[in-house]
Amino acid sequence: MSNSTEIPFATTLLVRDTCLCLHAQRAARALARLFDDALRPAGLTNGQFSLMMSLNRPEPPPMGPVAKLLAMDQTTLTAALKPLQRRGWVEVFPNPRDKRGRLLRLTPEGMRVLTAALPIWESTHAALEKALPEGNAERLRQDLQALA
Amino acid sequence: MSNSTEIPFATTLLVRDTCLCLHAQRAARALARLFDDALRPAGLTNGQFSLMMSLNRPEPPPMGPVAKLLAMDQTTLTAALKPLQRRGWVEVFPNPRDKRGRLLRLTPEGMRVLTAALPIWESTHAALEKALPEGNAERLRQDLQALA
DNA sequence: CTATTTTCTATTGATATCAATATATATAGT
DNA sequence: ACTATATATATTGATATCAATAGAAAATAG
Repeated sequence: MSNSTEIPFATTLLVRDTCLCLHAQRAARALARLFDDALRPAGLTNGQFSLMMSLNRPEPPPMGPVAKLLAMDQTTLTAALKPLQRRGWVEVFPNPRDKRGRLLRLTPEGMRVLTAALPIWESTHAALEKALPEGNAERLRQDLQALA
Repeated sequence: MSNSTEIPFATTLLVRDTCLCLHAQRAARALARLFDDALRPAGLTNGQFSLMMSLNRPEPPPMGPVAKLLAMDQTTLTAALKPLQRRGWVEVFPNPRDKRGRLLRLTPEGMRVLTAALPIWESTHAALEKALPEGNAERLRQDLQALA
């Protein structure tokens, strides 16, 4: 070996600049911080907000479909529900039509928390979209959807 | 109150379909799983691969700039380095020019692991790009970069 | 109708993520 | 030089993430 560097620096730069996974992780972290900061006064993180919002349905959904909707592992959902149950914002109860499963539902207090958080999401999201060039937000949503 | 649902279901659908943060988290999770699965035989996660690749430089970088490059909190970087140090793949040593700081460097063994992982990244990324419509990957990179 | 397979969820263990906080050193102001 | 401020990193505690695994019930095969 003539050199201790077995991977050219140019390759490192290529990976850094082209890796879609890295780009997605970076953007996800940055947006998470943005919304976490904004939602903090409401007592929610971005993930908790998305999860609780997805439970605002006519009928209480089972866990599997909710995990799929959020593109998260089912065990992640089980874990993510714990602090929300502990705070009395979400109820997990047996599915009478499938004894293996559980259904998820916002409590009245959870609905109040979510209702208080909604205007924060709206203003934060509006500001974010405004900061992007016209049309980029919609295009980005479609491109991201193709990955999940 | 005429109804226990204080947020219209249509609003839930709107948030679900338009939230850029949620879209980013979903895509990030999906891509993380894709690359984690592919890189598993190499003993690396997607994040560890990105971190180690970012250390392949002519000069060992300090922690701050590496955290910024990856758009992660500095405390996250400190934590993420732990398993890599434990495995002897990354060295953290004092910065002789700033006694507050530390510099990061791949070990020879770390370089071997990274070198073995590189072709996996290349084939996985090539397959991913191929699965996207022509031009979407580059556009997506640019759009994501604007967020981080 | 029984046996096998599949589906739904929980638990454990490892790592990732960040806020709050603390410490040490460097830098700037006077 | 002295003091105040800023910077670089570490630690703690809470939550998020997933693999591996396990248990129970439903669906399917025979």
